[in-house]
Amino acid sequence: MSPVSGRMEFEVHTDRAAFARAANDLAPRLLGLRLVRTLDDGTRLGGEIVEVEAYLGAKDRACHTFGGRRTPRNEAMYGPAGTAYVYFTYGMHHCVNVVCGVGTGADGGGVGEAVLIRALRPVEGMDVMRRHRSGGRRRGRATLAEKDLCSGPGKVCQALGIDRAFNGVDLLSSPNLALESSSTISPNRILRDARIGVESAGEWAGRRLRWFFDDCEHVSVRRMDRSARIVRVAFS
DNA sequence: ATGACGATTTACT
DNA sequence: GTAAATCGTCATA
Repeated sequence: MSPVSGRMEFEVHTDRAAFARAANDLAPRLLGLRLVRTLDDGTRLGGEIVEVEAYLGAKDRACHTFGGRRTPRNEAMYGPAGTAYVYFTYGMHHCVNVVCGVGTGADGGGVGEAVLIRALRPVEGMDVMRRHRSGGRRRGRATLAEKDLCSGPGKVCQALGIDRAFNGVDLLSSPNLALESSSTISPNRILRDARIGVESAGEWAGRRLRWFFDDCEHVSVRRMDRSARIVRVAFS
């Protein structure tokens, strides 16, 4: 799987071995895949992944499993590749990750690595997602722009209705939350720079472990600084 | 038991 | 740009 080849290599959504990679290896491969939440009534909510961050486990000071920490909260990070890790933060927001790591297949022990889904280009169920993002109200506030629906990790979970009930679910077999290959991937250059919100992680704060589509209005932060640069051209 | 701290978002100056 | 909102988690005692 060359990181520069065509879109077929991105059909990793049902192949667990394809997720058993280091987080910094898997992260850019998730760009362009579709994250889909299916409600009980069959309604599909989701969009194309346009921004991700890699969290590299015990050695990574910004990672919840830094130093090998293993607590009830981060237990899902030690699950098999393809597990969802959903956590609650700042007293009000949820964030969703894809657990990964070399050797973390169905029978492999977890290593505490994951990829954070930071933003989506909304594609399905936009009316419902907009309602979720507006506090359940249909009116009473200006209509949210499409670019404000999923342009951040907390927004993604609020729009798709992802909360701690999804922590630990298997993204490769769950009927409610899945990663799917998209047939409508937009051609985009991929930029890479430092992760967001990890300033206190010392030297790990500056590591360029965030990948996102260039010139995409659905990304949370278009560009942090001039260090962001093109790492490859996708789907062209 | 207590307190400091968030892998954030929003509103406001 | 800055600040408030808001609470579960975890290290410390």
